Amino acid sequence: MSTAGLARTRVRRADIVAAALELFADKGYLATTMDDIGRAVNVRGPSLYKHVTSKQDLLVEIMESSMATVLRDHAVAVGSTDDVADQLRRAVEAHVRFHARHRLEAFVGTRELRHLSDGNRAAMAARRRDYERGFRVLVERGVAEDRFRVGSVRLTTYSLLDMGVGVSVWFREGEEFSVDEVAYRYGDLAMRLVGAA
Amino acid sequence: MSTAGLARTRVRRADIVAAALELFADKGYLATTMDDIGRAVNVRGPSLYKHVTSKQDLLVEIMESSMATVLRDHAVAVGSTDDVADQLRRAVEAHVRFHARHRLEAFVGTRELRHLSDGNRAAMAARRRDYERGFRVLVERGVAEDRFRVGSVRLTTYSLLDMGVGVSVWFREGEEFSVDEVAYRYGDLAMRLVGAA
DNA sequence: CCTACCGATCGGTAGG
DNA sequence: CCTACCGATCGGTAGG
Repeated sequence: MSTAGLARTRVRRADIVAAALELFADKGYLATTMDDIGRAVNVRGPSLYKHVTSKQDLLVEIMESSMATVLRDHAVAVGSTDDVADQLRRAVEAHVRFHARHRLEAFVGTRELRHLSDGNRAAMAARRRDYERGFRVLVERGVAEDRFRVGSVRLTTYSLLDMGVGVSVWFREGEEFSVDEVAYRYGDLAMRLVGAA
Repeated sequence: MSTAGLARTRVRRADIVAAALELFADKGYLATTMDDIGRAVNVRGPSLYKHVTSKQDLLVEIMESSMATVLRDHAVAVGSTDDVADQLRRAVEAHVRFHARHRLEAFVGTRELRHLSDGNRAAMAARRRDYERGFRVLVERGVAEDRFRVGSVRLTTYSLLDMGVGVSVWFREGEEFSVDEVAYRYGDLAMRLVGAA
Protein backbone atom coordinates (compact mmCIF):
# COMPACT_ATOMS: atom_id res chain seq x y z
CA MET A 1 0.00 0.00 0.00
CA SER A 2 2.67 2.46 0.96
CA THR A 3 4.98 1.62 -1.95
CA ALA A 4 2.24 1.86 -4.55
CA GLY A 5 4.86 2.90 -7.10
CA LEU A 6 3.49 6.26 -8.15
CA ALA A 7 5.48 8.21 -10.71
CA ARG A 8 9.02 9.54 -10.39
CA THR A 9 10.58 9.03 -6.97
CA ARG A 10 13.95 10.46 -7.74
CA VAL A 11 13.98 14.24 -7.93
CA ARG A 12 16.79 15.85 -9.82
CA ARG A 13 17.80 19.44 -9.37
CA ALA A 14 17.20 20.08 -13.06
CA ASP A 15 13.57 19.01 -12.67
CA ILE A 16 13.12 21.45 -9.83
CA VAL A 17 14.58 24.31 -11.83
CA ALA A 18 12.39 23.43 -14.80
CA ALA A 19 9.28 23.34 -12.62
CA ALA A 20 10.22 26.64 -11.01
CA LEU A 21 10.73 28.21 -14.43
CA GLU A 22 7.27 27.25 -15.58
CA LEU A 23 5.64 28.43 -12.37
CA PHE A 24 7.57 31.69 -12.23
CA ALA A 25 6.57 32.39 -15.83
CA ASP A 26 2.95 31.50 -15.20
CA LYS A 27 2.20 32.95 -11.77
CA GLY A 28 5.18 35.14 -11.09
CA TYR A 29 8.00 34.68 -8.61
CA LEU A 30 6.27 36.07 -5.53
CA ALA A 31 3.04 34.21 -6.19
CA THR A 32 4.86 30.90 -6.57
CA THR A 33 5.36 28.98 -3.33
CA MET A 34 7.89 26.31 -2.53
CA ASP A 35 4.92 24.00 -2.09
CA ASP A 36 3.83 24.76 -5.66
CA ILE A 37 7.25 23.83 -6.95
CA GLY A 38 7.38 20.73 -4.78
CA ARG A 39 3.98 19.61 -6.02
CA ALA A 40 5.22 19.87 -9.61
CA VAL A 41 7.99 17.38 -8.88
CA ASN A 42 5.98 15.21 -6.48
CA VAL A 43 7.51 16.13 -3.15
CA ARG A 44 6.55 18.44 -0.29
CA GLY A 45 7.91 21.94 -0.25
CA PRO A 46 10.44 21.45 2.53
CA SER A 47 12.01 18.51 0.71
CA LEU A 48 13.26 20.88 -1.96
CA TYR A 49 15.81 22.26 0.47
CA LYS A 50 17.83 19.09 0.08
CA HIS A 51 18.57 20.22 -3.50
CA VAL A 52 18.27 23.96 -3.36
CA THR A 53 19.26 26.53 -0.77
CA SER A 54 16.43 28.98 -1.32
CA LYS A 55 13.69 30.11 -3.65
CA GLN A 56 15.87 33.06 -4.60
CA ASP A 57 18.53 30.61 -5.70
CA LEU A 58 16.17 29.10 -8.22
CA LEU A 59 15.50 32.49 -9.73
CA VAL A 60 19.20 33.29 -9.89
CA GLU A 61 20.01 30.00 -11.58
CA ILE A 62 17.30 30.53 -14.19
CA MET A 63 18.43 34.03 -14.97
CA GLU A 64 22.15 33.40 -15.03
CA SER A 65 22.04 30.36 -17.23
CA SER A 66 19.76 31.98 -19.78
CA MET A 67 21.83 35.16 -19.79
CA ALA A 68 24.91 33.06 -20.47
CA THR A 69 23.09 31.51 -23.42
CA VAL A 70 22.15 34.78 -25.13
CA LEU A 71 25.56 36.28 -24.63
CA ARG A 72 27.23 33.24 -26.18
CA ASP A 73 24.81 33.17 -29.13
CA HIS A 74 25.32 36.86 -29.70
CA ALA A 75 29.11 36.51 -29.75
CA VAL A 76 28.90 33.68 -32.25
CA ALA A 77 26.57 35.66 -34.51
CA VAL A 78 28.70 38.79 -34.52
CA GLY A 79 31.93 36.83 -34.90
CA SER A 80 30.71 34.95 -37.94
CA THR A 81 31.28 37.76 -40.45
CA ASP A 82 32.93 41.15 -40.94
CA ASP A 83 30.10 42.84 -42.78
CA VAL A 84 28.16 45.13 -40.41
CA ALA A 85 24.84 44.54 -42.08
CA ASP A 86 25.32 40.79 -41.88
CA GLN A 87 26.49 41.09 -38.31
CA LEU A 88 23.41 43.03 -37.30
CA ARG A 89 21.14 40.69 -39.21
CA ARG A 90 22.64 37.64 -37.53
CA ALA A 91 22.63 39.28 -34.12
CA VAL A 92 18.92 40.01 -34.52
CA GLU A 93 18.31 36.47 -35.71
CA ALA A 94 20.12 35.09 -32.67
CA HIS A 95 18.21 37.48 -30.43
CA VAL A 96 14.88 36.35 -31.85
CA ARG A 97 15.84 32.68 -31.86
CA PHE A 98 16.65 32.95 -28.19
CA HIS A 99 13.38 34.68 -27.35
CA ALA A 100 11.43 32.05 -29.28
CA ARG A 101 13.30 28.98 -28.04
CA HIS A 102 13.65 30.12 -24.47
CA ARG A 103 10.41 32.05 -24.14
CA LEU A 104 9.92 31.34 -20.48
CA GLU A 105 13.49 32.14 -19.47
CA ALA A 106 13.32 35.38 -21.41
CA PHE A 107 9.96 36.23 -19.93
CA VAL A 108 11.07 35.55 -16.36
CA GLY A 109 14.37 37.28 -17.04
CA THR A 110 12.78 40.63 -17.75
CA ARG A 111 9.72 40.28 -15.56
CA GLU A 112 11.36 39.17 -12.35
CA LEU A 113 14.53 41.22 -12.41
CA ARG A 114 13.26 43.30 -9.53
CA HIS A 115 12.87 40.28 -7.29
CA LEU A 116 16.51 39.39 -7.38
CA SER A 117 18.38 40.36 -4.24
CA ASP A 118 20.30 43.60 -4.56
CA GLY A 119 23.64 42.08 -5.42
CA ASN A 120 22.24 39.65 -7.91
CA ARG A 121 20.10 42.28 -9.54
CA ALA A 122 22.98 44.68 -10.02
CA ALA A 123 25.09 41.97 -11.62
CA MET A 124 22.32 40.86 -13.95
CA ALA A 125 21.41 44.41 -14.91
CA ALA A 126 25.02 45.05 -15.85
CA ARG A 127 25.12 42.01 -18.11
CA ARG A 128 21.89 43.08 -19.73
CA ARG A 129 23.31 46.50 -20.44
CA ASP A 130 26.38 44.88 -22.01
CA TYR A 131 24.14 42.86 -24.25
CA GLU A 132 22.22 45.94 -25.36
CA ARG A 133 25.44 47.83 -25.97
CA GLY A 134 26.44 45.13 -28.43
CA PHE A 135 23.52 46.08 -30.64
CA ARG A 136 24.02 49.80 -30.30
CA VAL A 137 27.64 49.42 -31.34
CA LEU A 138 26.62 47.55 -34.46
CA VAL A 139 24.08 50.19 -35.43
CA GLU A 140 26.67 52.91 -34.83
CA ARG A 141 29.24 51.18 -36.95
CA GLY A 142 26.76 50.61 -39.72
CA VAL A 143 25.99 54.33 -39.75
CA ALA A 144 29.68 55.26 -39.62
CA GLU A 145 30.42 52.95 -42.53
CA ASP A 146 27.51 54.49 -44.43
CA ARG A 147 25.67 51.23 -44.61
CA PHE A 148 22.75 52.26 -42.40
CA ARG A 149 20.64 55.41 -42.37
CA VAL A 150 18.86 55.98 -39.07
CA GLY A 151 17.09 58.88 -37.36
CA SER A 152 18.46 58.00 -33.96
CA VAL A 153 20.88 55.22 -33.09
CA ARG A 154 19.42 54.96 -29.64
CA LEU A 155 15.78 54.66 -30.67
CA THR A 156 16.58 52.29 -33.48
CA THR A 157 18.51 50.04 -31.14
CA TYR A 158 15.72 49.99 -28.59
CA SER A 159 13.28 49.12 -31.34
CA LEU A 160 15.36 46.20 -32.58
CA LEU A 161 15.71 44.83 -29.07
CA ASP A 162 12.09 45.33 -28.03
CA MET A 163 10.71 43.72 -31.18
CA GLY A 164 12.72 40.62 -30.42
CA VAL A 165 11.80 40.53 -26.76
CA GLY A 166 8.17 40.68 -27.81
CA VAL A 167 8.55 37.35 -29.55
CA SER A 168 8.81 35.65 -26.16
CA VAL A 169 5.29 36.80 -25.37
CA TRP A 170 3.40 35.38 -28.33
CA PHE A 171 5.60 32.69 -29.83
CA ARG A 172 4.42 29.07 -29.61
CA GLU A 173 6.28 26.13 -31.08
CA GLY A 174 4.36 24.33 -33.79
CA GLU A 175 2.07 27.17 -34.77
CA GLU A 176 2.18 29.44 -37.80
CA PHE A 177 5.94 30.01 -37.78
CA SER A 178 8.97 27.93 -36.93
CA VAL A 179 11.77 29.42 -34.88
CA ASP A 180 13.88 29.92 -37.98
CA GLU A 181 11.11 31.56 -39.95
CA VAL A 182 10.53 34.08 -37.22
CA ALA A 183 14.24 34.73 -36.94
CA TYR A 184 14.64 35.35 -40.68
CA ARG A 185 11.63 37.63 -40.87
CA TYR A 186 12.80 39.70 -37.96
CA GLY A 187 16.18 39.88 -39.60
CA ASP A 188 14.46 41.42 -42.62
CA LEU A 189 12.53 43.84 -40.43
CA ALA A 190 15.79 44.87 -38.77
CA MET A 191 17.33 45.68 -42.14
CA ARG A 192 14.35 47.86 -42.95
CA LEU A 193 14.61 49.67 -39.64
CA VAL A 194 18.24 50.61 -40.17
CA GLY A 195 17.56 51.61 -43.74
CA ALA A 196 19.78 48.90 -45.22
CA ALA A 197 17.11 46.97 -47.09
CA MET B 1 2.68 69.29 20.03
CA SER B 2 0.09 66.95 18.60
CA THR B 3 -1.11 69.35 15.93
CA ALA B 4 2.38 70.18 14.73
CA GLY B 5 0.90 70.81 11.29
CA LEU B 6 2.74 68.21 9.29
CA ALA B 7 1.89 68.00 5.61
CA ARG B 8 -1.41 67.05 4.00
CA THR B 9 -4.12 65.91 6.37
CA ARG B 10 -6.84 65.44 3.81
CA VAL B 11 -6.41 62.31 1.75
CA ARG B 12 -8.12 62.19 -1.57
CA ARG B 13 -8.86 59.04 -3.45
CA ALA B 14 -6.85 60.31 -6.41
CA ASP B 15 -3.77 60.63 -4.21
CA ILE B 16 -4.15 57.05 -3.11
CA VAL B 17 -4.44 55.81 -6.67
CA ALA B 18 -1.40 57.85 -7.70
CA ALA B 19 0.64 56.47 -4.81
CA ALA B 20 -0.47 52.93 -5.61
CA LEU B 21 0.51 53.41 -9.25
CA GLU B 22 4.01 54.43 -8.35
CA LEU B 23 4.46 51.61 -5.88
CA PHE B 24 2.98 48.98 -8.17
CA ALA B 25 5.32 50.12 -10.93
CA ASP B 26 8.33 50.16 -8.64
CA LYS B 27 7.90 47.09 -6.46
CA GLY B 28 5.13 45.20 -8.17
CA TYR B 29 1.56 44.62 -7.07
CA LEU B 30 2.16 41.65 -4.78
CA ALA B 31 5.17 43.22 -3.12
CA THR B 32 3.29 46.43 -2.37
CA THR B 33 1.40 46.45 0.92
CA MET B 34 -1.50 48.59 1.96
CA ASP B 35 0.82 50.02 4.61
CA ASP B 36 3.23 51.08 1.87
CA ILE B 37 0.46 52.91 0.07
CA GLY B 38 -0.79 54.43 3.30
CA ARG B 39 2.68 55.67 4.18
CA ALA B 40 2.89 57.42 0.82
CA VAL B 41 -0.20 59.46 1.63
CA ASN B 42 0.52 59.86 5.35
CA VAL B 43 -2.03 57.53 6.87
CA ARG B 44 -1.96 53.99 8.24
CA GLY B 45 -2.84 51.12 5.98
CA PRO B 46 -6.28 50.38 7.45
CA SER B 47 -7.35 53.99 6.96
CA LEU B 48 -7.25 53.49 3.23
CA TYR B 49 -10.34 51.34 3.43
CA LYS B 50 -12.41 54.45 4.01
CA HIS B 51 -11.65 55.42 0.40
CA VAL B 52 -11.01 52.13 -1.31
CA THR B 53 -12.62 48.72 -1.01
CA SER B 54 -9.54 46.62 -1.65
CA LYS B 55 -6.03 46.56 -3.01
CA GLN B 56 -7.35 44.78 -6.07
CA ASP B 57 -9.68 47.72 -6.65
CA LEU B 58 -6.72 50.05 -6.93
CA LEU B 59 -5.18 47.87 -9.60
CA VAL B 60 -8.44 47.68 -11.51
CA GLU B 61 -8.91 51.44 -11.43
CA ILE B 62 -5.39 52.05 -12.71
CA MET B 63 -5.75 49.59 -15.55
CA GLU B 64 -9.22 50.56 -16.63
CA SER B 65 -8.62 54.28 -16.73
CA SER B 66 -5.40 53.94 -18.68
CA MET B 67 -6.96 51.48 -21.10
CA ALA B 68 -9.76 53.96 -21.69
CA THR B 69 -7.16 56.59 -22.48
CA VAL B 70 -5.31 54.59 -25.14
CA LEU B 71 -8.47 53.43 -26.81
CA ARG B 72 -9.75 56.98 -27.05
CA ASP B 73 -6.43 58.31 -28.38
CA HIS B 74 -6.30 55.52 -30.92
CA ALA B 75 -9.80 56.25 -32.19
CA VAL B 76 -8.99 59.93 -32.59
CA ALA B 77 -5.79 59.15 -34.48
CA VAL B 78 -7.41 56.73 -36.90
CA GLY B 79 -10.45 58.94 -37.38
CA SER B 80 -8.39 61.98 -38.31
CA THR B 81 -7.67 60.96 -41.91
CA ASP B 82 -8.65 58.48 -44.62
CA ASP B 83 -5.17 57.70 -45.88
CA VAL B 84 -4.03 54.30 -44.50
CA ALA B 85 -0.41 55.32 -44.25
CA ASP B 86 -1.32 58.46 -42.34
CA GLN B 87 -3.71 56.50 -40.18
CA LEU B 88 -1.03 54.00 -39.25
CA ARG B 89 1.50 56.72 -38.67
CA ARG B 90 -0.82 58.61 -36.36
CA ALA B 91 -1.91 55.45 -34.58
CA VAL B 92 1.73 54.64 -33.88
CA GLU B 93 2.36 58.19 -32.74
CA ALA B 94 -0.60 57.99 -30.35
CA HIS B 95 0.60 54.60 -29.14
CA VAL B 96 4.06 55.94 -28.42
CA ARG B 97 2.79 59.15 -26.90
CA PHE B 98 0.70 57.11 -24.50
CA HIS B 99 3.59 54.87 -23.53
CA ALA B 100 5.82 57.88 -22.96
CA ARG B 101 3.30 60.05 -21.10
CA HIS B 102 1.78 57.28 -19.08
CA ARG B 103 4.84 55.12 -18.60
CA LEU B 104 3.84 53.78 -15.22
CA GLU B 105 0.28 52.97 -16.19
CA ALA B 106 1.51 51.20 -19.30
CA PHE B 107 4.14 49.35 -17.34
CA VAL B 108 1.72 48.20 -14.65
CA GLY B 109 -0.88 47.44 -17.30
CA THR B 110 1.22 44.79 -18.98
CA ARG B 111 3.17 43.62 -15.97
CA GLU B 112 0.34 43.10 -13.52
CA LEU B 113 -2.34 41.73 -15.82
CA ARG B 114 -2.00 38.34 -14.19
CA HIS B 115 -2.81 39.71 -10.76
CA LEU B 116 -6.22 40.91 -11.72
CA SER B 117 -9.01 38.66 -10.49
CA ASP B 118 -10.31 36.27 -13.14
CA GLY B 119 -13.25 38.38 -14.26
CA ASN B 120 -11.28 41.58 -14.40
CA ARG B 121 -8.42 39.94 -16.22
CA ALA B 122 -10.63 38.47 -18.90
CA ALA B 123 -12.27 41.82 -19.54
CA MET B 124 -8.96 43.67 -19.72
CA ALA B 125 -7.39 41.05 -21.95
CA ALA B 126 -10.29 41.38 -24.35
CA ARG B 127 -9.87 45.15 -24.57
CA ARG B 128 -6.16 44.73 -25.16
CA ARG B 129 -6.85 42.34 -28.01
CA ASP B 130 -9.27 44.85 -29.52
CA TYR B 131 -6.59 47.48 -29.38
CA GLU B 132 -4.07 45.23 -31.11
CA ARG B 133 -6.60 44.29 -33.75
CA GLY B 134 -6.90 47.96 -34.63
CA PHE B 135 -3.27 47.97 -35.72
CA ARG B 136 -3.47 44.69 -37.58
CA VAL B 137 -6.46 45.94 -39.54
CA LEU B 138 -4.56 49.04 -40.59
CA VAL B 139 -1.58 47.01 -41.76
CA GLU B 140 -3.88 44.66 -43.66
CA ARG B 141 -5.65 47.51 -45.38
CA GLY B 142 -2.37 49.15 -46.28
CA VAL B 143 -1.28 45.92 -47.93
CA ALA B 144 -4.62 45.47 -49.68
CA GLU B 145 -4.45 49.02 -51.03
CA ASP B 146 -0.91 48.36 -52.19
CA ARG B 147 0.52 51.03 -49.96
CA PHE B 148 2.48 48.70 -47.71
CA ARG B 149 4.75 45.78 -48.51
CA VAL B 150 5.24 43.41 -45.59
CA GLY B 151 6.54 39.88 -45.13
CA SER B 152 3.90 39.01 -42.55
CA VAL B 153 1.06 41.19 -41.36
CA ARG B 154 1.09 39.46 -38.01
CA LEU B 155 4.79 39.85 -37.29
CA THR B 156 4.84 43.41 -38.54
CA THR B 157 1.93 44.32 -36.30
CA TYR B 158 3.56 42.74 -33.26
CA SER B 159 6.74 44.64 -34.02
CA LEU B 160 4.97 47.98 -34.24
CA LEU B 161 3.19 47.38 -30.96
CA ASP B 162 6.19 46.03 -29.07
CA MET B 163 8.46 48.87 -30.15
CA GLY B 164 6.00 51.34 -28.72
CA VAL B 165 5.48 49.41 -25.50
CA GLY B 166 9.23 49.42 -25.04
CA VAL B 167 9.15 53.21 -24.81
CA SER B 168 7.47 52.92 -21.41
CA VAL B 169 10.55 51.15 -20.08
CA TRP B 170 13.24 53.67 -20.91
CA PHE B 171 11.47 56.99 -21.52
CA ARG B 172 12.08 59.81 -19.04
CA GLU B 173 10.60 63.26 -19.34
CA GLY B 174 13.19 65.98 -19.81
CA GLU B 175 15.97 63.81 -21.15
CA GLU B 176 17.23 63.46 -24.70
CA PHE B 177 13.83 63.39 -26.39
CA SER B 178 10.50 65.05 -25.79
CA VAL B 179 7.31 63.02 -26.01
CA ASP B 180 6.58 64.44 -29.46
CA GLU B 181 10.05 63.76 -30.79
CA VAL B 182 9.84 60.15 -29.77
CA ALA B 183 6.37 59.86 -31.27
CA TYR B 184 7.48 61.30 -34.61
CA ARG B 185 10.56 59.15 -34.82
CA TYR B 186 8.63 56.00 -34.08
CA GLY B 187 6.14 57.06 -36.71
CA ASP B 188 9.02 57.12 -39.19
CA LEU B 189 10.24 53.74 -38.03
CA ALA B 190 6.74 52.37 -38.49
CA MET B 191 6.65 53.58 -42.07
CA ARG B 192 9.93 51.82 -42.72
CA LEU B 193 8.67 48.61 -41.19
CA VAL B 194 5.62 48.47 -43.43
CA GLY B 195 7.69 49.38 -46.47
CA ALA B 196 5.92 52.70 -47.03
CA ALA B 197 8.91 54.97 -46.51
C1' DC C 1 -8.28 58.25 10.81
C1' DC C 2 -6.22 55.04 14.50
C1' DT C 3 -5.01 50.79 17.35
C1' DA C 4 -5.75 46.09 18.08
C1' DC C 5 -6.29 42.02 16.02
C1' DC C 6 -8.00 37.96 13.23
C1' DG C 7 -7.04 34.43 9.86
C1' DA C 8 -4.33 32.88 6.46
C1' DT C 9 -0.06 32.31 4.00
C1' DC C 10 4.68 31.35 3.43
C1' DG C 11 9.94 30.63 3.48
C1' DG C 12 12.76 28.07 5.88
C1' DT C 13 14.43 24.91 9.96
C1' DA C 14 14.30 20.96 13.27
C1' DG C 15 14.64 16.48 13.77
C1' DG C 16 13.90 12.59 12.40
C1' DC D 1 11.92 12.79 1.85
C1' DC D 2 8.28 13.90 5.58
C1' DT D 3 5.67 16.18 9.53
C1' DA D 4 5.58 19.71 12.78
C1' DC D 5 6.41 24.15 13.48
C1' DC D 6 8.60 28.86 14.05
C1' DG D 7 8.55 33.73 12.90
C1' DA D 8 7.15 37.07 10.07
C1' DT D 9 4.06 39.30 6.89
C1' DC D 10 -0.21 40.89 5.17
C1' DG D 11 -5.14 42.04 3.64
C1' DG D 12 -8.92 43.27 5.77
C1' DT D 13 -12.31 44.06 9.93
C1' DA D 14 -13.85 45.72 14.56
C1' DG D 15 -14.82 49.31 17.11
C1' DG D 16 -14.03 53.25 18.36
